[in-house]
Amino acid sequence: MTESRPRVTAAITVDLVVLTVRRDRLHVLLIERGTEPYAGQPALPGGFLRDREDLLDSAIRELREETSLDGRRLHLEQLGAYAAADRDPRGRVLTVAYLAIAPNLPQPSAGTDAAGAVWMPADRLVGPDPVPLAFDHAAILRDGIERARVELEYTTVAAAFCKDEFTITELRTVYEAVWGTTVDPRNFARKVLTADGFVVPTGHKRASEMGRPAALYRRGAALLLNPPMLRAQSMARRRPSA
Amino acid sequence: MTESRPRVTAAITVDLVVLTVRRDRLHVLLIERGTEPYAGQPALPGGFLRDREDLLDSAIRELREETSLDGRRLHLEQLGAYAAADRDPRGRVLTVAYLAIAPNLPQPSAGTDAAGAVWMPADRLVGPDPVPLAFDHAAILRDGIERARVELEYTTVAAAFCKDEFTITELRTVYEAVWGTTVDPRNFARKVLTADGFVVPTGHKRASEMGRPAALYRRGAALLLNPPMLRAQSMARRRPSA
DNA sequence: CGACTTAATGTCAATGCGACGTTTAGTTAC
DNA sequence: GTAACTAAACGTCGCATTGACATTAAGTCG
Repeated sequence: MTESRPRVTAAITVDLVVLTVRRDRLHVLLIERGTEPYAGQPALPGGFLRDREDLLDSAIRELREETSLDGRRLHLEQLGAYAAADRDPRGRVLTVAYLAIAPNLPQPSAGTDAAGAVWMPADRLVGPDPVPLAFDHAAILRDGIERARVELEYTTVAAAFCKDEFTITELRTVYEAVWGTTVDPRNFARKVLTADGFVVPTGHKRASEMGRPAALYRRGAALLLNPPMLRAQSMARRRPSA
Repeated sequence: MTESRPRVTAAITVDLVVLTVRRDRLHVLLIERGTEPYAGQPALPGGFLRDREDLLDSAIRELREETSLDGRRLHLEQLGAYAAADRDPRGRVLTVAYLAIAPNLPQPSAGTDAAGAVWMPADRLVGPDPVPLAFDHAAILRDGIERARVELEYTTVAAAFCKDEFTITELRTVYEAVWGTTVDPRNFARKVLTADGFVVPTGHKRASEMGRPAALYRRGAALLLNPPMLRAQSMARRRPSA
């Protein structure tokens, strides 16, 4: 750190990959850009870091400003930094991406400050013929979704997709939506209920429209799921050559 | 991203947590700072991002310049961004930390460009009465070591601590050094050898000074270890309240 | 050759998990 | 009211994996 070669100063932005499960499908929160570059195009919510602000505070503020979500009550973790020299036509902009996981909120996230915010099904962004996103947001989104998929295996974050009280079936549909697979209901319930501290029973029941009413649970104290819940051999990623 | 409020531009640095195992103990590569601030104090190797350089390229360059290690042959992954407003007395500096894992190299990493680079035992930095590091490097280092510990459970990176050819016992000492525990040699060998693509036998043997010669292996194509090798119930981290 | 050292292979019980069957507690149709 | 229907909850069985520990194999040294 001693050389006086051409150093770079960059503008810093914080961008958010906000995930939720709606109608049994994974959705991503997008905004429509109001200004150039990429005006009118969908993008991840985010914005410039303020004067004496730290990264996490900035993520929480952006979340409130652009989507009227309360980031202090959401699962929020840093995803990574993206700084390719040409990722923003305005000049050098480094962005720090955060992954947020939200329960399926009653508000369709419109009408408020978050005028342009919409929930987009994830498969319209990562599947074939995807909706193009501004900047390198498509790559950031892919990284965010992949992170969520992995964390469902090894941690208890799945509960962050649910409201305060939830049924085992609701928790299972989170796994199915994020992984894009089906999960056996009986084995899933056994795994979740015997895992220490994943969920705790509340004693309440939810009267459903049909069938036997389901018991309600709240999320437990455990952060890690040990042993993990592994996806059916996820095409175990391999190194390029070697 | 539309408001024209007080934006921040920051200098960008890339810092490296370089880990290796020497004499059965985890070590961290540190440099001695030559200039203010924190002149003379140990710090993580790193430096300012250059003009049109991307983050990973910068990490590889710093690694070569400050430690004469070839980052293209090392395991190198992004750890995270650190941007607390007061983390650098010179002003706003955002750093992107990288985790590098190196085999125990014959060169004691001195005499070359890397004059001031030394391998420091990790327990002198994270244990009681730790050697103080410049900036927030102590926190970054803790995050790096924790990341390495977790990745040993779920991935095959442990082999990145070893030279091209290695014995099962050498691989096991990596786990023991990084985790700070003992691992049963027989169960460990069974796990590693039956795991698909973790190690591949080379057919060679290493004549040791004493005892039966050990078979040599090269690292396999698998990146993930599935099912993972879990540490003995690692005090399963829990959430603050709830 | 026998003592010693480390590697490699083996045994066995307990646990976890995938695949699937059965019972329970509600609602709706007649 | 009762039968049909639906979804939740609980149970069974065999296999794979694991932890704990014993035994055999292949070298060196005295």
